[in-house]
Amino acid sequence: MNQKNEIVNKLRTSGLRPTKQRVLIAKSLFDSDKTFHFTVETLNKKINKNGVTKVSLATIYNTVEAFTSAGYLKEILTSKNKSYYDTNIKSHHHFYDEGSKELTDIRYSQIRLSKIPTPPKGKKIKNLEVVIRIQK
Amino acid sequence: MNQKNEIVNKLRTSGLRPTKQRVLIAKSLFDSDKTFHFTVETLNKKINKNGVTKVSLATIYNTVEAFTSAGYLKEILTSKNKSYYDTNIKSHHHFYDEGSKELTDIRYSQIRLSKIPTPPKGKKIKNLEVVIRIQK
DNA sequence: TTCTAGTTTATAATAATTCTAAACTAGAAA
DNA sequence: TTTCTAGTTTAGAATTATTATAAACTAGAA
Repeated sequence: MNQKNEIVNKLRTSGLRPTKQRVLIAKSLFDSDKTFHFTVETLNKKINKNGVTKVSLATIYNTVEAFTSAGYLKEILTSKNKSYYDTNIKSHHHFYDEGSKELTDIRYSQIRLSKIPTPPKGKKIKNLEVVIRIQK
Repeated sequence: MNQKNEIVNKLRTSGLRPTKQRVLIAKSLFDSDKTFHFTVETLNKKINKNGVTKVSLATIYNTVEAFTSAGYLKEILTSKNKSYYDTNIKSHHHFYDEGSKELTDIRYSQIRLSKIPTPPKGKKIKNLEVVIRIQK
């Protein structure tokens, strides 16, 4: 599948029609080899550069939310009152620097768990994340 | 040390004078055998029951913040835009139920890590938390 | 008991997010 | 190709959590 179709496909499977605005958002998120972390605020700055509004904030919120529930983005756990997202949806872990408040990826293979609890009755484990808080 | 002095001591070592309001907050937090999770909102409801205001919201925010930096409370990692705290400051982990959005403690001994990455240069590991997301 | 630095509080300000309703458009059907 | 409508976008208002402000109050040293 080419890049264009890939994006249209992600939108469709997230339950979204591929409009101009949504395609722009999807490109900003998925048109890169590297994965990255972002907030709605930083994504908005990236899309609506130099004071030129191409997509409204409301649409960015809605689209990010849809991609997240479809599993194309992962919400990151932090202790801040702002939502952080990761375009890397593979299982992996994070360093959280308490000084700079920055998140860094830790590859899955860098951490190994030798004992995991059984989940409460009727529940299944969806995902497991380790956050290592670091400081100077 | 008795309960009263314990509380005064926690306040003093958090850099706070033991005023009537702060002692009330500290009692709500530490006068129980069981540890628990809370938000400023739930703590406020617990303290200012039945529409009777005993302590202002601002003081609750300030005091919780001071206890947190002093290490008497731990901020919990979530994907929500609200601060969650834990009166259990011992190293432990959490189940996070994506359906009900509830957090449950996992005892430290229930999880064992057999491989941990080295932190970036000049940084030390302060704390390590595992969050296991569960769903139906 | 006095006095002042520290404290409390109601209220305003700010920040992130969600809601609303009117104008617009993708794309199925004619 | 054109028409039509359900879905979409948007600016701005509303809501929610948090932080700031500044005037009235008080713990506790002297």
